[in-house]
Amino acid sequence: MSTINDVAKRAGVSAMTVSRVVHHSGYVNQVTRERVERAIVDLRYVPNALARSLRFKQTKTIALILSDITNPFFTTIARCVEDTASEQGFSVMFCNTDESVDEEADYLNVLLQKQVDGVLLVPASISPESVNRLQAHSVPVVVLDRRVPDAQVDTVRCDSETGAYQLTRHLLDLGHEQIAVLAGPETVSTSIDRVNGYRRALLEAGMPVDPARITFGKFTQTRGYEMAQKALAVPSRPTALFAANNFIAIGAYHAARDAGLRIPEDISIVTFDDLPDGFVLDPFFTVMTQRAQEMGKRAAELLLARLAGSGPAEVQEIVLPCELIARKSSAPPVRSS
Amino acid sequence: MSTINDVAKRAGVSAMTVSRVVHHSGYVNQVTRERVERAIVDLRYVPNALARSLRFKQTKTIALILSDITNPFFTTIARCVEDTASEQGFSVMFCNTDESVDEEADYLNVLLQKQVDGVLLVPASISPESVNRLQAHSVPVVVLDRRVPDAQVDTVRCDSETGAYQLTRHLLDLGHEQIAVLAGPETVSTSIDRVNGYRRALLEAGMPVDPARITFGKFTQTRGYEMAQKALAVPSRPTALFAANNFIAIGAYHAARDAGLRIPEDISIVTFDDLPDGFVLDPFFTVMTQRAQEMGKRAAELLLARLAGSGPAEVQEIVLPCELIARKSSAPPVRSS
DNA sequence: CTGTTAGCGCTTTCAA
DNA sequence: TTGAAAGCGCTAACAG
Repeated sequence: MSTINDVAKRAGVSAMTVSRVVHHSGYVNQVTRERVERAIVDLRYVPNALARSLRFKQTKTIALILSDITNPFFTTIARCVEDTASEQGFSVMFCNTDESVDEEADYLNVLLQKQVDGVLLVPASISPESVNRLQAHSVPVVVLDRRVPDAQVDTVRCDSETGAYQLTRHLLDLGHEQIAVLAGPETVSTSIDRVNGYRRALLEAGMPVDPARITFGKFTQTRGYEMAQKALAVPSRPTALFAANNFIAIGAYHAARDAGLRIPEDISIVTFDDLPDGFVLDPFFTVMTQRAQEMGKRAAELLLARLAGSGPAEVQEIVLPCELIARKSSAPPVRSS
Repeated sequence: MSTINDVAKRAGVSAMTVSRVVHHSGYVNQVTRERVERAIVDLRYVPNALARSLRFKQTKTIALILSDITNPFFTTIARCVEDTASEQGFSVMFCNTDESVDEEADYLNVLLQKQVDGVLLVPASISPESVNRLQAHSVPVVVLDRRVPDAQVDTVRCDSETGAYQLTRHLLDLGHEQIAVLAGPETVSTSIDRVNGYRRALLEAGMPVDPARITFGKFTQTRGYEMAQKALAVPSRPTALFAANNFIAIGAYHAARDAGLRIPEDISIVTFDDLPDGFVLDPFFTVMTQRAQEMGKRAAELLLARLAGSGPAEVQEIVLPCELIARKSSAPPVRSS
């Protein structure tokens, strides 16, 4: 690994001159420049970005902290984030927290030490702790997908409350009266908002909200399976399940099937998050889709704008609409009367 | 952002003492230690990893270069890589090349400058250039998923040739005699190996290998669609399509459907890569699965072992077996006789 | 047009 | 048990 000094020595100039050649800055005599360039090639010189960053206090690196990159929703976001970042010369580190606040805190430590320029955060909880920590260290953050109500922070997310409201309305309109919700962790804003949207739809329709029909758990298949199993095991079985995300829905699907239920004849299932185009040959689930691509892109752009000092003056809260796609997993309930 | 010197000043000690406290190294008087610790907390001191790395020539960061993290096969790998790396205190940067050799080279430059400790590479081509470049700079590399025949480099991949052979055999055993292959880029070893496996199966069965039945393209849905369209448009239509990966298969599926063909009645489709468990409610494709998880884990472990200096002496080539899962997309051809 | 000095934040080495 | 000096690789600011 040759350094700028090695190059300087070989070219018979000072390190400063090499620096100028490398960065095309300031005046350098044509002949000198060529000598330096030859030395650079000869020595396979690659500038050390660490040294540069140490001076400039700029690493040209951002971090993306999310729960699980394996979830196609987050995969899509990650892809768009990386595209946007690399276009502007930034690298992206990614971290999977699995919704663990502790993991998140650990990652934050590492990232702070590594001096990342900014962070895109899908927070594991509504608590403002992580955001506060970053802000205390003057590291720009953009919160993605979720709300952190007690922090003044840029946020890019979809409108979960309204989405959930509409998804529930869809079921109500079909004639369902017994709808169970299978949500994610109670500490995550998307869970909360989706349950709230569900509540609002019921109340507005003048229907009772039965707390026993609401389950918080995790955004995973396994947990979705368990939650559905429980929800289906009650005396007056619900006629519809509202899954708070795609993984829960898949778990619920299998639970329903294993319980001998046909979908949608015996039970309807609706969910948030669609699978990317084409993954599924014959899309089945009625879903409330979120614009994952746009979220990733806009969040990254906002963060990069902040880093460039060109962002808007006020804290931004960008809330994108969701869209209902009715498919085969929902249908009117079969009246038992 | 307070520095070690700020802490030292506040605690009335030297920077060295602070360093010793932070890293629990060397002797520090209990009373002094406590004073320093208080100062650290008061100032919210976070050690600057850049400065440390500059001295140690170790960034505790690795890079994962792949074609497209959006492909579930690579998503799975990425997840396992990050898990393994973070367990050992390493961060992961990820880069999407979209199979572009130029993109790959650009990323390599950035990563070299950023002094990543090691690289996991899914190379965009069989050419040894990228590997050579990294090795010339003494950056350990592990090649993932693909071969780089002309380089001496650790590799973790699946046995594409044998997998393709078996997948083709599967079709031959069903009675197919007109099988078209839809492959990825001709510069990627997995494309080449899969076409070779196909060839071997045909030859071994004493069947002619018709070059017109072999198409190279890209590992994408769109391209899969186009390739299938062409393959189906010939006078003696094939009775089976062998897609070299999941995305191509999905494209091919739609092309076949759009051409009014039923699958598998009118045409069989088989492919490499399965979708992760549960993504698909009712798995349809006959696939040759690759152990993505194991690949990611083992590649990361191997790289980390190299970084720790504890790796095996020889260059490793780890080749994992593939597994055939016969499902609904393949069936015996309908004899037109 | 080119070079020198100093310092980014940290730690190794040696001395006290 | 603690500290001072020197240097990792780079560049801003100034001098020549």
